[in-house]
Amino acid sequence: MSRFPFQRLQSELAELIARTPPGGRLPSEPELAKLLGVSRATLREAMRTFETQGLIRRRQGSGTYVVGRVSVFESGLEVLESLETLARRMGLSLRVSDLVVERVFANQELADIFASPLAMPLTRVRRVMWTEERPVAYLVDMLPEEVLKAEQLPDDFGGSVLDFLLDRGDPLTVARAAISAIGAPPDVAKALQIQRGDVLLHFTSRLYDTSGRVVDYALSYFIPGYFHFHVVRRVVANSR
Amino acid sequence: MSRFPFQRLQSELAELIARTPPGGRLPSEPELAKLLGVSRATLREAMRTFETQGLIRRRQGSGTYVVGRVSVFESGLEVLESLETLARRMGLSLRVSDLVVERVFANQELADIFASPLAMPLTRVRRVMWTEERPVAYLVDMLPEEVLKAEQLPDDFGGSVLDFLLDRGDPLTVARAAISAIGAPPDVAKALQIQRGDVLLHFTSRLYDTSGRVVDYALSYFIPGYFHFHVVRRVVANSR
DNA sequence: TATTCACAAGTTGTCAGACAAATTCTCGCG
DNA sequence: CGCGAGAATTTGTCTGACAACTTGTGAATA
Repeated sequence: MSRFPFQRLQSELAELIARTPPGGRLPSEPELAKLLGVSRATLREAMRTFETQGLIRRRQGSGTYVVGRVSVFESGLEVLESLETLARRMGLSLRVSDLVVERVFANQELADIFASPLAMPLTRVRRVMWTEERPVAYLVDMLPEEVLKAEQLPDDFGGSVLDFLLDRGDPLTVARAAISAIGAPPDVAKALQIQRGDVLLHFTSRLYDTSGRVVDYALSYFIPGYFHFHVVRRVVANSR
Repeated sequence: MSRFPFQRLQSELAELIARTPPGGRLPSEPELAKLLGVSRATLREAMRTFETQGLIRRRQGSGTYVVGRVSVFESGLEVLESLETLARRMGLSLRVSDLVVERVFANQELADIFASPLAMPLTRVRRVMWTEERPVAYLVDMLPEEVLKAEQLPDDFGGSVLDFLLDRGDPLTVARAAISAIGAPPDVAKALQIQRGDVLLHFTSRLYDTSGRVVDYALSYFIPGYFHFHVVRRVVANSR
C-alpha cells in the first residue's frame, strides 16, 4: 500500500480494470470516486493514465469501458514491475536459485553506462528464476556500490532488485529497456539448462532515478513462452 | 485545429514540450492554463498523458520538467510507426521484395482474433524487407476483406499496410504487440535466407480502430541487430 | 564571515461543487 | 407497434479553494 493517494489509486484502479471483463463498463465516475475515497478530479487523472495506455475507453454520456485485452496473464511493458510481482499477479510462484552477489569493477562499457570513472566498484547480482521445477529466466543486475552494497541484501532476498529498491524508498522514475533476441551464451545456457544457441528473449535495461542517474543496469534472459510481454502502441495522428 | 478542447490541448502541449530543451521547466500550471485557454483541471489531465508517456516529470512544490526526449523518441515501441518511417528516421532505406497479396479464409484462431465467423475472407499481405542487399524482416499482415481488398493496394506499395491505412484515413487508435523470441520456421528462414531455427525477434500485433475492432493482425519477424526496439517503462509502487 | 533557521512565495496535489454536452432510457402518443 | 419528447445518467470542463512540498531570502547565531 502506497503512501500517496495517486499511486494507491492507480493500483486499485488497475485491479478493478483487470477484474472487469473486456467490453464491460466501469462504475460511473462519481460512484468510483466515492468508492475509492478520492475526488472526481483526481480519479479522472488516474483514469487518463489508463486511457493513454489503451486499457479503457470513455464515451461521454455513456460510460467508461474496458477495452478487450488478450489475457490477464500478460504483462504490459509500459509499466515496470518485477518478475515476482508479475508472477504473483499471474498466480504463479517464482523461486530463486544460484544467487550470486559479488563485487566487480566497471570496465569501459559499464563506466559509460553509469557515467562513472573506470573501475568504479559495482555490486553484481546474478540469479536464476524458476517456476514449477523449471528455470525460466536468468537475471543479472549491476548497481553502483553507493546504491547497493552486497551486505544490504536481506537473507530472504526474493530475487527482485527492483522490489528491494522500491521498498527501501529509492526515488526511481523510469527504466529504458532494449529488446532483442539472442542465442543463449554458454554461461546463460548452463544456468537455464538449455543448449548453447537456443533462442532467448533478451532485455537490456537501464533504471533511472529522479536525478536522471542510472542506478541499475540489468540484463534479462527469458526462455520464450513462460512470460508474455506486450506493449500498447499508440497510433500517432498525421502532422498537420 | 481540432474540434475538441482536449485534442487541441494535447497537440499544443506536445509542441510546447518539444520546443523545451531536456531538463527545462515548463510554465506553472495556472500560467499554462491561462495561456492555453483551459481550466487547470483539464490542463492537468492532458499533462498526465505526457507524464504517462515519460515525456515530462512533475515535482510538487518545484515545477514540471521536460525529460530528455532522445530516449523516448528515438524508436520507442510506445509509438506505432511503420518500419519504413522508422528506417527513414534512422537514415536507412528499406526495399520490399517477394510481395504476395492473397485471399485466405479465417480458421478458428483467426476467427477468434477478429471476432468473426469461421471462413471469413481475409486479405493476407506477405513480404520481405531488405536493407543494403540483405533481408532483415519478414512481415505478414492479415486484414478482413471489408477493411482491405487485394486490388486496393497500389502498384507502388511500399511495404507498410499501416501507412496505407493511415493515409486512407482509417480511424485507427492503438495496436497491441506481443513480443517474443523464436527460432525461424522453415518458410520464414527461406524468405530471410537464414537457417531454420536461427534466432528471430517476433512481434504479434493486433491493430484496433475506434470501435475496438481488430482491423489488422500482423506477424513480424526481425533478424536481431538491424532494428533497435526499446520501451520506456514507468515505475509504479508495489501493490501489497 | 559562515552557518543555521524561520518564513514567505511559488508550485503541484487534492478537493468540492457546479454546469455543459452527449448518450441512453422512459413513457406517452399516434 | 413505432416514434419522438423529455428525463435521467454519464463524461467533459470550469471555478475556486486549500493542503503539501520546494526553494529562495534574510535575520539571527556561532
